[in-house]
Amino acid sequence: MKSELKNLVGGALYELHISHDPVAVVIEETRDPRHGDFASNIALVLAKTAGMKPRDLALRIADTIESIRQRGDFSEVGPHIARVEVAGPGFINFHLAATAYHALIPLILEQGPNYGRSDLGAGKRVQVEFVSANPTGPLHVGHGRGAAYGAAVADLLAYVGFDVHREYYVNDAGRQMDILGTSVWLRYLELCGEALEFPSNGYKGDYVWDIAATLHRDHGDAYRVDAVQLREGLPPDEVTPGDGGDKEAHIDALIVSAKRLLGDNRYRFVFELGLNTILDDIRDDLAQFGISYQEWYSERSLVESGAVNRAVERLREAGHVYEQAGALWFRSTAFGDEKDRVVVRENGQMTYFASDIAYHMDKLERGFTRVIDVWGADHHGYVPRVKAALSALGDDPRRLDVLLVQFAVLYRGGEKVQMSTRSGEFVTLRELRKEVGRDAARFFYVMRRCEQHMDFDLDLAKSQSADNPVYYVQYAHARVASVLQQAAERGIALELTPNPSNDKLALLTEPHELALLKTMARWPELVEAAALSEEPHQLTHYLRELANDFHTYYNAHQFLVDDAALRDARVQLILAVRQVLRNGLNLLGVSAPERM
RNA sequence: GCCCUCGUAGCUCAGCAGGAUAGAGCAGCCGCCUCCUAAGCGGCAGGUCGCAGGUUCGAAUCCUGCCGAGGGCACCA
Repeated sequence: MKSELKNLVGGALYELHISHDPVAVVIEETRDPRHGDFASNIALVLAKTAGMKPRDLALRIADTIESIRQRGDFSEVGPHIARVEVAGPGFINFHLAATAYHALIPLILEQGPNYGRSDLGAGKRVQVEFVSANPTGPLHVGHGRGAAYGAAVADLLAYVGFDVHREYYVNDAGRQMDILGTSVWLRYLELCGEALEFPSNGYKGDYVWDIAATLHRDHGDAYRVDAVQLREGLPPDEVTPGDGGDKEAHIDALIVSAKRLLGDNRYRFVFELGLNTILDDIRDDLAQFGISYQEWYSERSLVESGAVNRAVERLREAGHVYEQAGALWFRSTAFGDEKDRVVVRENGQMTYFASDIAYHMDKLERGFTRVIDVWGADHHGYVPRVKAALSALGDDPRRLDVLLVQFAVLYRGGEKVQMSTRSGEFVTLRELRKEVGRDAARFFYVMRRCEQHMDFDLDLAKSQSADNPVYYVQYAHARVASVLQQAAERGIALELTPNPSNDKLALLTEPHELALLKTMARWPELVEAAALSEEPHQLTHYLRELANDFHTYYNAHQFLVDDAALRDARVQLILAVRQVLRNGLNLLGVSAPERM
């Protein structure tokens, strides 16, 4: 409707010989119903160049639109306009006829789950990489926001016609993984009866004990070594701050000892057991959160295939690296970064940044027209260097879009909950789902813009979950089902599909009904806007509004009235509402219950 | 110190490629179930859109500078 009106205004300007940029013709929904359904500020914009007062220009445009309508041109929109008015400083307001909206009902019911879908993306391949948490422990509530957000963005883009590839980058090659493997092994030694001091930098969560217990149960003492042997020559740990120990050096030495005492094969086995157990847990967790991926991309595979070396070589060939103090540096300052970055350390090890360059290079080589990374906001300093690397490699950094999701700060009993994966003090995503449910969690997480800090009050979510907006929306959906149920119980025969040969829908003239129709008419363009701007929160706000329109209508009017024609029309209307609610909830991974 | 994000009602947030009287949910107060689920609806009250300039017919929205909050500034991952 908007674009048709735009064409109409453009046509009027053409007839008036007023030159203008077609892009400048903006039609927007009015906030105040007294201003009609749609309004254009074009007269205000063009007044100066046309050398006229805005109001006079607006009147001329409105007159021209009127004569166009009377000639019968622009027939797709003309008949649906009730009247055109000029108001305020020179706004042109369009009041639509109810017929314009009645036609929406058969359209929605016919298109069903596809109402709102489009081919805007034209099948272009887009990759969305999200969560990608290190597999060193279960997902916690911070990851949950990235998960819900990334999934919603991916689903939105798919809905408007992009070919979306969802990917999880598995950091299975770094030092943190060695720390995890070593932590598992140390716990295992404790289960074998060895006495040892657990390193302060080790992973202390209960899940580490669980993995160690599996190892002990299935393999007995096969991985046991004498703890005295293990302690030999280790630099002291830092048990309390300032005691002279070095917890980083200590844990690194422990890893070296573990590898030496176990040998490659046995070390690898423990490492893999830890990795796979946790990765399986993460997969399962996300699946239960309604999230699935096309690919779990292994960092190790990138290292082993030589892709990381190739990436560094490409940078070298392009002349963007140099050696200093034994390390190899990427001159990222030449591409807008604030300082240069190390890609190969003095000890010969590749940095994490080096594999990240290789990974992003690989993403673009795989032919995605656009790559979206969903990162925690604490990684924002990382964006310039990754983009710098893409520029250095001759790629267009604009193809990479990084969405920084602020952390959700948890509150319990009015106190901020401190979290640390290392110490094992955190609320897991699984616990959150158990407490507030998948639906509430998915909805709640995407209610805010990603760059907005989020306060997540656990007590509120637990004790007053009925206040959560998700129930409000779901309740509207359930109420429609309830009306149908009632009709069945009372033995009322309903015409559920609009029949073109009667015009029952014309009976829908109540302001509440037109308001609902108007809201539903916005759905397709809202989905497009939400998808293109990567803002799923627009969906939650829209759904709340639609549910509100419905609940208001529900309270003001009876649907199952005696007048059969009106009854059918109203039922058809609320069936359309149900469909739009479903489509929206479905996009967010939230269920649409028939009964609550 | 430098960089990023955010400052809108008591609280949590929408609105921001400029547009007509700044919106919603909680919390507060007042009403509404012989009727399709009251997990609902209606109403009242509540704001110098952090502050100060600038751009313009018009600024919560764009620009500059301050102030405040959070985060980031490793040969860690």
